[in-house]
Amino acid sequence: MNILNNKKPTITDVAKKAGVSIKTVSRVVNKEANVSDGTREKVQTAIDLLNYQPNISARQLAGNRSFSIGLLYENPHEFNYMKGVLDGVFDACTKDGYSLLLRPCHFPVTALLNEVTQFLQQTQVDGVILTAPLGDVPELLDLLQLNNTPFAQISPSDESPRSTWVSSNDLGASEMLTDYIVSLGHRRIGFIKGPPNHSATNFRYQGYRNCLKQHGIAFEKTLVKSGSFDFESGQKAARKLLSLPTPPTAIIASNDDMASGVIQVAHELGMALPGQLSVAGFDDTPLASRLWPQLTTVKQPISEMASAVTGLLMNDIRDKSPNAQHRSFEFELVVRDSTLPPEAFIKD
Amino acid sequence: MNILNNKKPTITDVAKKAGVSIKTVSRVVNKEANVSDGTREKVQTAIDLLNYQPNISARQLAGNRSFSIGLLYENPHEFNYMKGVLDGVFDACTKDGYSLLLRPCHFPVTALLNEVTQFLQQTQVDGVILTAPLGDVPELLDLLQLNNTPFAQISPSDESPRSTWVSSNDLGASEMLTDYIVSLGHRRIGFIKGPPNHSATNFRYQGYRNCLKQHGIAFEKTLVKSGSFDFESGQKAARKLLSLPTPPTAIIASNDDMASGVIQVAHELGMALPGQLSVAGFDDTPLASRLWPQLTTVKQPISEMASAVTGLLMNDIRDKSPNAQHRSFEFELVVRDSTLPPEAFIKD
DNA sequence: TACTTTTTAGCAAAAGTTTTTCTTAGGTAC
DNA sequence: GTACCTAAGAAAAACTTTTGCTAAAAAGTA
Repeated sequence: MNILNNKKPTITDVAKKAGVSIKTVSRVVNKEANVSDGTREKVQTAIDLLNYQPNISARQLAGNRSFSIGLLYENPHEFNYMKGVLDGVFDACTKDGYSLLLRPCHFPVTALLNEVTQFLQQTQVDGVILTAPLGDVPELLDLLQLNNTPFAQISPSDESPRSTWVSSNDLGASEMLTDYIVSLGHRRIGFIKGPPNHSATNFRYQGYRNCLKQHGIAFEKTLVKSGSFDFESGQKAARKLLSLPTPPTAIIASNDDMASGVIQVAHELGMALPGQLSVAGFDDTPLASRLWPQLTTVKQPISEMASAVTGLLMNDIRDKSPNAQHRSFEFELVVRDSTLPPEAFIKD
Repeated sequence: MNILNNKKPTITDVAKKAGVSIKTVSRVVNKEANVSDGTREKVQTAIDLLNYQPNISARQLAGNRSFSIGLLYENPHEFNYMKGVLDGVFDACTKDGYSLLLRPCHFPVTALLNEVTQFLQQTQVDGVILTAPLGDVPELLDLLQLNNTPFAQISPSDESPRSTWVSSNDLGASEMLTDYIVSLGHRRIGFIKGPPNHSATNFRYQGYRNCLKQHGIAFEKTLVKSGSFDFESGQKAARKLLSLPTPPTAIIASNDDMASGVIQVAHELGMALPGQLSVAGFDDTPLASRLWPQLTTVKQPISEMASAVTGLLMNDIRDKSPNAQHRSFEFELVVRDSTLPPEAFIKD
């Protein structure tokens, strides 16, 4: 209950207790060099004894560091994704004694730039983490760079980004998923793309096309529809696909929410699932296992990625190293009940 | 791009520009009294001209305020609820120039207290917002009170809480929903309770019982099962309920996620929905409209509540007023496709 | 031993605001 | 004329830490 003392101990108190100068205490606290082991230990015990916690604002004022980082996100279609990100980022933050400031952002770009400018001025965070699709706004990156704010990105679409970043192998994941669908015997496979400003959109689409090519399946433009990562757009795309003269026997949606729209529409049309139509998604959100039938999808380790990128960002902050680091993560295929061989094959 | 100037303008610059003393600028910035309209305006234009932003850390250091508030939450079963909270809290924060710090918390209580203690020391937030079920941990409230940290609660189960709070009329909502189910003709209505440490649990259960009583329907203990607000517990409860000698014709789950578990199990058992079984939930999460059939549920204005409670908290911070304020919010019944009169009635 | 270098540690200033204490000038009320 | 209030300023202290400079102590070298 140290927190209850009328006066929080300051660096001066520690210095007095340890019988050294405050500069020396500062050196110990900041893990600087030029302190003998004996002195270091003496200071450390004084710190522990008094339960000394450096005053954040004083540190910030004097040292121009805030020991906090900002997490910038745009209103996400799928908030369970954000939960994963939050968990990971937060883990990494606490490990290093950083605080986490949240900042939801909003398009259009001009508004976004204002929001971020204000955020940076107000909070003076030591660095920021950008979640998709914010990493794809060059003006934002310009702003951060000119302002000398270190930043790191999760899944940017630009594969030679101007910062530290982590990514998941969306391309490979999509190839893997499509390959699985093909292996079930499907040849007419519908695909629902995501919105153009998301990095995942292109990779997932490319993976689909690559796979078709590998298997010598002719690509049909009519089997591809665009969506915006949400339920309604999934429904809309599904209605179009299923009213084709020769509808697909399987539909891959670029995320789970759109896939849930497909399933909803198929139910409405009275189709037997997965017998008459196989459906697959991306992300393995909680939604996937709540649908009927449960959704075959592909899972990325979001929390791990977020945790990793936060760690890398902190290195950047510490080292003031300008060389962008990178780590890539693999997906995992999660086969559930929404995918089966096409009906025609069953009847064989 | 003011942010790019080598030197940020300080209060001294503003004072010089406006031809007044820094004290007067301080008075204007902090909206204190004893400044004539003319002077106030003069200072304000100087501020705008220079795009002056008070240095947060200096303010914090000198004034012992941080202009940030903390949002404490426990790992939520339903993260879409948190999204609503976040949106609302954030809105209110920006409006008043506050920053938002996030802090996920973890049980057991001892760990939780440590986490919060550390959070308070490290961040020196001006106040915190507690989401359920954190408001129900008396030790936590003690800690905050002893530490003199203003706090406010969203939906505490204690109806005479020790702080400012907002609540939704869970009791009324539950009565309304149950009433609707009864009005469809159901008499054997199953109910799945939430976990005991959530305020909503009791209110929703009470509403169900009140309603049965009003309609003269005998209460049956076997028709009530306990869950923990998640999918799996909903499934488990549903399996028990549906294997009763005389199973219920409708099941009300205390939240949407458990309701989705019920629907999943009903599908597994090959039941026709909603013909053979009506299902209803609480919260109107995105999940509700993605299920098949789409879920009848009840919706609370989470964002509004969060926004309101944040505003009230800021008042408390400003006024240092110790008198707990309160606002209550109403639910709204959202009828979708998962509820119909019981089969027996249809056959009539 | 004498000189240089390295390591260890301290002093005092700086960071930008708020708070406090004193003052002054002008206005109003009685 | 006295008392009191309001608007505003000047100046300095306070908040706590970092940092540039400096000095003493220890270690290394010739």
